[in-house]
Amino acid sequence: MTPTIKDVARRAGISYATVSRALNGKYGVSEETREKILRIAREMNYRPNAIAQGLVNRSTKTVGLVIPDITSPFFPRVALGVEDTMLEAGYSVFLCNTNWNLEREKACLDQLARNQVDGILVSSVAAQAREVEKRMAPGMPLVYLSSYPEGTARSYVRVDNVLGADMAVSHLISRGRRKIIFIGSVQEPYSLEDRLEGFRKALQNGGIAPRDTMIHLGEFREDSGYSIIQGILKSGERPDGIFAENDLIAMGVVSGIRDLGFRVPEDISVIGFDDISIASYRDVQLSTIHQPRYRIGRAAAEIMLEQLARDAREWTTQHKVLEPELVIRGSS
Amino acid sequence: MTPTIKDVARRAGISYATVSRALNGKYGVSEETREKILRIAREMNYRPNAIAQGLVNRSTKTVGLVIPDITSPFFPRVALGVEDTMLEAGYSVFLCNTNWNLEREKACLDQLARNQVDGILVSSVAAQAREVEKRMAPGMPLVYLSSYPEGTARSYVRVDNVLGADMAVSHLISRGRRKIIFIGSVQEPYSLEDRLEGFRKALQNGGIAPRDTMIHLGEFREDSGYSIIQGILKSGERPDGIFAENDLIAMGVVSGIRDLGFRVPEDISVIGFDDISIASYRDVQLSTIHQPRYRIGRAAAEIMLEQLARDAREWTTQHKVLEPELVIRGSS
DNA sequence: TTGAAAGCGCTAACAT
DNA sequence: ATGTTAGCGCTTTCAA
Repeated sequence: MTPTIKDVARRAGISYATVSRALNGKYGVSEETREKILRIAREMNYRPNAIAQGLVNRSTKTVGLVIPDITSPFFPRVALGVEDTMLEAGYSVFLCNTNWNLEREKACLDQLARNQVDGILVSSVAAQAREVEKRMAPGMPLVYLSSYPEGTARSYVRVDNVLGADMAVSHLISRGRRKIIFIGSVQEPYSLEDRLEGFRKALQNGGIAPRDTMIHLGEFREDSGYSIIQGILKSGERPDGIFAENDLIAMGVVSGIRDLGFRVPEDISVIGFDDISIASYRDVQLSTIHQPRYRIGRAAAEIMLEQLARDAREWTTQHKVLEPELVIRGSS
Repeated sequence: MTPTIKDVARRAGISYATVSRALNGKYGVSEETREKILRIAREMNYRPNAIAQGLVNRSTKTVGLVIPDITSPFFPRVALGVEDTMLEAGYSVFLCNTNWNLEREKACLDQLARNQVDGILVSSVAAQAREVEKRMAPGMPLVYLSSYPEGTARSYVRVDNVLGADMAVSHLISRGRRKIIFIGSVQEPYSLEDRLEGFRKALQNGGIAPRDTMIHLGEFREDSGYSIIQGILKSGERPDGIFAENDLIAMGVVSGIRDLGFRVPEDISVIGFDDISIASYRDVQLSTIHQPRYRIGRAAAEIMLEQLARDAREWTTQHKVLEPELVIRGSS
């Protein structure tokens, strides 16, 4: 149906090895023949079968990217960074979505391995490195993105969550806030831990003793922030600064505060984390910690390209920790 | 490095043809041998090379999905619908992102074809079917998603934009609005046309003569909606209902109105299109037309699976037009 | 029930 | 400069 290299060779009246050479720009083909072959190939709308090439070359010029949630405000821009970088280098990206589901993540990893991708970038939900790495050939380049499991010797790229939380809370303190509360979620234990650490660190630096009563955990949703802050305010407690573990929660917090008649930021300052696109909207104007999502993707892809270019024995484990950025808007 | 079928055969002391049969559950292998082979394969962590299988079977159990913008509020959920459906049927999905760029779209299509995907789902930015279809083997299943080029004989799934716009504007009229304005963008000419048609239709049904002065075009951004509505109001014009071509514009419109001291919805009702997640946020509460994004993806994938199961000569062109839904919130 | 061998489309080593 | 051929990992006849 679709023409193969042999069809082109037949039409050109020449051996198909020569056609292969001409098509791949190798030496040892006369200029004349090369042009003729190229012309005929174009005429026939010939496209090389990457599957067959991959079988011979043991490389498919393809990498897999596994992310937990394509519909989140976070991962798509990361994916874009990966894709742009890999595309520039001549690779295609095979994107898989795991729905925060470890079983589905494993299935994706298997599928990608079966499809002979040259490397895998993964934002894993696994807690232990073994869970993901045991299903991977040891020679397969693997880069973790934004989160990484315990006990891995592989490279990763992530954002400094401790620093980000520290920046957020230090900012609240610099605004004269002293009664500061953390509202977060256990949904992503890994980043929670780091952000809590940054929270405590900033408090101590500001001369405030961190206490567990300052920490409230719910879910990663707007509602959750809304009801938690309302519970706090209705109990008579009067915080003057809120650090929310992400922007969704922060938005709920702002609404919850305003709905009870308090003012943001005059009475209570609020700051979130992530800098999702809503945060900058005119009616929202949420202060937050910006995650360089696109750059996370790019950095991971660059590490991947390095591994791809080297033999597995020459890999160096790279840990790239990107700095987040404080974005001050109207809520603090 | 990674074990092949021959390694398994050698270890089992049996020909690799038999191993192939055993692994694929074919007849003609004794139960005893089969179990032994399966056990050894598992022990060796053998995984079949899908590339090699694809070469023989002429099927890679993989489809390509080409979308213009992975970071938009629209496409990721569509992609999720596609992915879930294809995964259930044993296919993997190769996702590509074109950045609304026709050249990049063509490059994606080429890449996918070279990688021998079994079919392609595409939300194309091409105006003419030839542009995308001429680079595709005629036997390659192709389904258009959410938009489709002129002159195609292929199947597509889309939302009824005329109906959606009609619903939106009829709703404004039912709220007693008579001085209604359309604010949109030329960025996506195809959907613009349909939504304008629905706009005019609803006006006529409501006994209002549509005029070109009711139509204002800018860009698909919040800013654009903001400045357009402010221009209108500052000129002294006093519309009482606004239909924005998408939610981003609508949000800008709401802000623009409020910043000039008018009330939404008391003075002016506003309705958008798409139902992006922000629209339902507590502080936004935008009335809008909901697009069944996930179902669009599912429907397209279902058509794809049908084509995949049939010979190209038995394909039937399917046009699935999904109905949008009116969502009334606080802005109208 | 099992094995031998051809062949999928291609690249690369070896001949000519 | 060009042709011949082996072989990548696998499935599938055809023979035994």
